[in-house]
Amino acid sequence: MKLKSVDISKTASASSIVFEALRRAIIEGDLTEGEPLRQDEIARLFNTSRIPVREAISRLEEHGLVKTQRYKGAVVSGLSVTEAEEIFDFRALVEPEVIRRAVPQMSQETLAQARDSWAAFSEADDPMTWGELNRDFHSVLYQASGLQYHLDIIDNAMDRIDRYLRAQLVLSNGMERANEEHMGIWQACMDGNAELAAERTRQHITGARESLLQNLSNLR
Amino acid sequence: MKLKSVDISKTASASSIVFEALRRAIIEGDLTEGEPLRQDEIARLFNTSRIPVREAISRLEEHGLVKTQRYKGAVVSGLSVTEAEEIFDFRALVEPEVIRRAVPQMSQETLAQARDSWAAFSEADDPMTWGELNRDFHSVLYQASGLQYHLDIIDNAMDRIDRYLRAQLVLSNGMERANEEHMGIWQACMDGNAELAAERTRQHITGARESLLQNLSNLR
DNA sequence: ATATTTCATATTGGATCCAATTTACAATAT
DNA sequence: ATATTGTAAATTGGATCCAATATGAAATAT
Repeated sequence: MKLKSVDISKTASASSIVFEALRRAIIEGDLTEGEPLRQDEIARLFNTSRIPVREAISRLEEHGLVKTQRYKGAVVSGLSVTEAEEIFDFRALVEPEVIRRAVPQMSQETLAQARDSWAAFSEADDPMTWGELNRDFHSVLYQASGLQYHLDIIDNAMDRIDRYLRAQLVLSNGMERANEEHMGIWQACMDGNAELAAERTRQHITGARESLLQNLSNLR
Repeated sequence: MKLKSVDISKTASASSIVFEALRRAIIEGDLTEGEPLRQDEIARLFNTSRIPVREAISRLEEHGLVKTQRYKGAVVSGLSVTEAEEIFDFRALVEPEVIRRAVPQMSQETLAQARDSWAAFSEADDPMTWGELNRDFHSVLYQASGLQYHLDIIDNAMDRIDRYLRAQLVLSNGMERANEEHMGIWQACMDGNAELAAERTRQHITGARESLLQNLSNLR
């Protein structure tokens, strides 16, 4: 007898579903800085009890996406200018190294996938898919490195600044510049020039840093 | 009327207490790789119910210290050789940069504190306080940078390899070498030579990396 | 009017109970 | 003997209930 195997373990637990939903809502800006997360309300929204909600919230806290106070509950955490700067510095340190080590291992498929994300990105109009495709582009390239720990940590850093990045790239028309820079990075990868890809990635990040800080100081 | 203010919020929640206790137990090696964490058993140990235990476990999972499978429970996660290598690579990338930025901000007190940890370290005999003082030494120096995000991430990386580092530094008599290297790092900080401190930190880490990998391949 | 106190409500943290699933083992068949 | 099936115990995930604390508004005092 032969039967197609179906992965039944995909049926995620309630707490994971709530966790992912809240995570998305926060990084996409649907839940904004300071917004309180009422366990009861969220539980009702997901047709579940407060137990999985609390588990989700405690995991979000480990990710740095919410802050909780005993008996007071959780609020979506924001970023001070200093904290934002620091995360950009961190990315500017780690991501170039990751892509440097990824370049020698990039397959044709990796490069094709990245180009697809980049192409879709350059044509996207709304900031939401824009942000997603931007992340996809970099992520696909980084993944070739096989450095899972680094990838996880980069994801975490991105989770924290995603909102600000996107909001800010709508204001200043950084779309074109980001687009050009993506092309440059992709080309360097295509040429197998790891050092150049790293340097361009570094500039891509420090450029975004400066532009974000500019906007932040204008706003406040 | 004047009254001394006492911070009553320090009375931590049960889940935090369980989390910290389990975290310590794992990084200190009391709970070894693959060891299953039975919610009921842990709950009894801490005179509490399974709810806070589950919260603690889910937080530990975010930290990468345990792995859980639905309906099967959590086990202490180990490190493959590849993963250990990667974490050392990560540290060798991040920590030199942090100390480089910390040096210009180090106060007399910071340096004194670090020297105390180092002195105590060089005289410690049991591996447990050894590990703690080693971490203290580096941590005190890094903290002068004020880079909280970097510090948190370094802590997480240390949590994951702490066990292996310690176990391994008992075997090979790396104590003396670590001691010398600590002296070198401290001296560079004292001299305000940020680049040298960074370079010595990098060598300190890559040295530990090589020595650990040596031992791992000997063992298996 | 302002400040303080009281008290009801809302909210969180934790305990207990129930359902879903796994695991271990005995019973059965080949 | 080995493999398969059935079943009870163990274990986890989630729901409901209770206790501790915070919040906010009314009542009282200055």
